Amino acid sequence: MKLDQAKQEFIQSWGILGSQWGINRTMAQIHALLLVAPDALSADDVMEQLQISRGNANMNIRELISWQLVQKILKPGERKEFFVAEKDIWMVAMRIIAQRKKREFDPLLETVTSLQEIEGDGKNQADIKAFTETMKNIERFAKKGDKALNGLLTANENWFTGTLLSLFK
Amino acid sequence: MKLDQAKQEFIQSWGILGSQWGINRTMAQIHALLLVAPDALSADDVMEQLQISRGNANMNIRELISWQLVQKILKPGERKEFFVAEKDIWMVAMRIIAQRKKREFDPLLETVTSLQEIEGDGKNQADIKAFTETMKNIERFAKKGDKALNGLLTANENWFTGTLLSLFK
DNA sequence: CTGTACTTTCAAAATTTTCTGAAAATAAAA
DNA sequence: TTTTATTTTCAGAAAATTTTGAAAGTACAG
Repeated sequence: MKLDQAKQEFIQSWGILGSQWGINRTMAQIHALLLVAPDALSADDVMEQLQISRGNANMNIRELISWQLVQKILKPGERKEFFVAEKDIWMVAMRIIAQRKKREFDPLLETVTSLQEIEGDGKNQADIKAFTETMKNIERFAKKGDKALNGLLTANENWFTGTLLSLFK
Repeated sequence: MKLDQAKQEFIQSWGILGSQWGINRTMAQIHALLLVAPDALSADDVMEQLQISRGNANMNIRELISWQLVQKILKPGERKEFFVAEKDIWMVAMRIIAQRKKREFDPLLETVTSLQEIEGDGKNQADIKAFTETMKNIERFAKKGDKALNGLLTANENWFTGTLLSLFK
């Protein structure tokens, strides 16, 4: 297989993977493109290589920056902005985990916690008990996951590879 | 807050969470509804409570069954089918992890492995090297993740709570 | 068999998400 | 300041996804 063909295939796969995980396909493709680009690319480069509009490119690049997966680079003498992706896959994974935890996991935890205060009217005590138990179980599980994720986020790859992974043999 | 109101809120939150993770909102809502239902529900119950069509209910219930998150129950004497959700949150999480790993993670691993065989034409050796390195890094990381997930999937909640979590203090 | 109760399918409709492109905004250069 | 290069915004268009509902399929009961 030729290099350009392989890059194309990688960009497509990464895009599909992203879209299955609730991430805009184009955003994932731009990320893939920058991951395999030898140098920083401009918005125009991205537009041309992925055949997308300026607005689309701009919006998704900025989203990638807010996820801390891409950085803006200013080249001396150039007016254009250039972009590079975080190339360390461990860092990429940790940034994604951190974002999703903050945006989705933490709010869920708040919700299930708050839903445990139910007014009882005497008649449906058993039902209330059952519902509250379910919420408590989700909360307990989520708190454990929270702890594990926080641990992972403050760990580094060596620790993951060595200490943690050895537990799974 | 009243019980029914709390259930509604939980169903909505679970639905939003699902949709952010690439799971059909209705599928997540049906799952939530069954999670907080005291007894097994029929397709008609689901249709009525979520105000959705028969086709939609049928399709999403069957998808939940294929994810092993919901089970079909046959009540003696009744012709209708009834459905119950797996209520153990640990099991729910493991089933989801197992499905997604199989459907998305494993294929990615295959792709990045296969993309490492690039025809070199002498001129772009450095570029090929860089691309192959990136694929190798993703592969290495994915293999470690694979191992960790397999470990988690064969573990049980106690082990997670005790042994693993203690590492994160 | 025939009728009845229910489940499944799928084409078309509705909805949601994403993308475009031109106009407005910004900022550096002249 | 004015011109020019570049980025940002956002309303409408396009595309993708989800939902509907009626018809077809299945299977049990009589």
